[in-house]
Amino acid sequence: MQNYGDYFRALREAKNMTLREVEKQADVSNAYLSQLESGKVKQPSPLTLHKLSEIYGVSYDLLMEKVGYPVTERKEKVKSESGKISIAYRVGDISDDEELELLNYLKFIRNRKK
Amino acid sequence: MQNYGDYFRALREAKNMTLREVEKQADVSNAYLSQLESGKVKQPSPLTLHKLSEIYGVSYDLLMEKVGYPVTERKEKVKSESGKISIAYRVGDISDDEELELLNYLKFIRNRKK
DNA sequence: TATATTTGCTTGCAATATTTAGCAAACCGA
DNA sequence: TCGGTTTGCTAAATATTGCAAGCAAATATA
Repeated sequence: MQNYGDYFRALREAKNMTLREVEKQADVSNAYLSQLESGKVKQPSPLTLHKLSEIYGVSYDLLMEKVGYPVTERKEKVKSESGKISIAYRVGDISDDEELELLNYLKFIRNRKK
Repeated sequence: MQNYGDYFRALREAKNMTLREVEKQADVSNAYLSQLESGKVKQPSPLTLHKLSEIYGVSYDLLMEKVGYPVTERKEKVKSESGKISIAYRVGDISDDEELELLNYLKFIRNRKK
C-alpha cells in the first residue's frame, strides 16, 4: 500500500477518536499522527505501530506489513489476511481499497445516529 | 540486550565472512555493518535485520527481539466464532447490525463499478 | 456577540539510520 | 622490496523519524 495514511485515518475515525486522544493513549504526538495520516511519513517505527495496533484493535503484524516492513513468514496467506479473515471467509478476499471503504462506511454508520 | 554488536560480529565470523562480503549479499554498506558490530547503532531497521537474518541463518523474529522491537504476539486467540463475522479483530467490537450493514455495503461496492 | 476550547495541521529542530568517500594497517604475489 | 589488494574503520553527508511549539478554523460556552 503506497499511501497508508488514509488507512490510519480511517482506523482512527472508525473509533471516533481525535488526534489528541490517540496522542494521550499511545504517547505519540498529535503532530506526528497528523503527518502519518496525511502521507508525510514513510515508515513509522515498529514501536509506534505496536502502540497504534493496540489502540485501534488491529494486529501488529498487519500494520508492519502495511507500511512495508518484512514480515515473519508463517502461513503467508493467513497472515496477510489476518484482519479480514472472517469476512474473507464468507464473501471472498477483500482488497485494500474495499477495506478502506468499509472502514469509512463503519465510521459513517456510527456517527449518523448522533 | 544492550550490546548486540558483539552478537552480530559473532554471527558474521561464524560464517567466515568479511564485512564486504556481507555488504554485497545484503546490500548494506560495510561502513554501517562496522558501526553495527561496534555498538554504534541503536536500532537497525527491520529491513536490514531481515537481510542479515537470511545471510546468517537466524530467525528474523529473533533479531527483531534482540534489538528491542516489539515482538509479534502469537498466542492471540482467534476471536471469530463459527460463522460470526469479526471485523472486531480490527476495529473493536461491532454489533450484528453493523456487521450486516458492512456486508451489504461491500456488496454495493462490488456491484457499483461498470 | 464575544471568549474559550478543541481540532487538525505546519514549521523548525534534535536524534539517528544509513551511505559515500577515504584512511591505515595487514596481506600478497612478483 | 614494492605496488596492489583486502580489511576494518571513521568522518562527513543525507534522509527520516518523531517532537515541541504554535497557528487557524471550527465549535462550544458565556
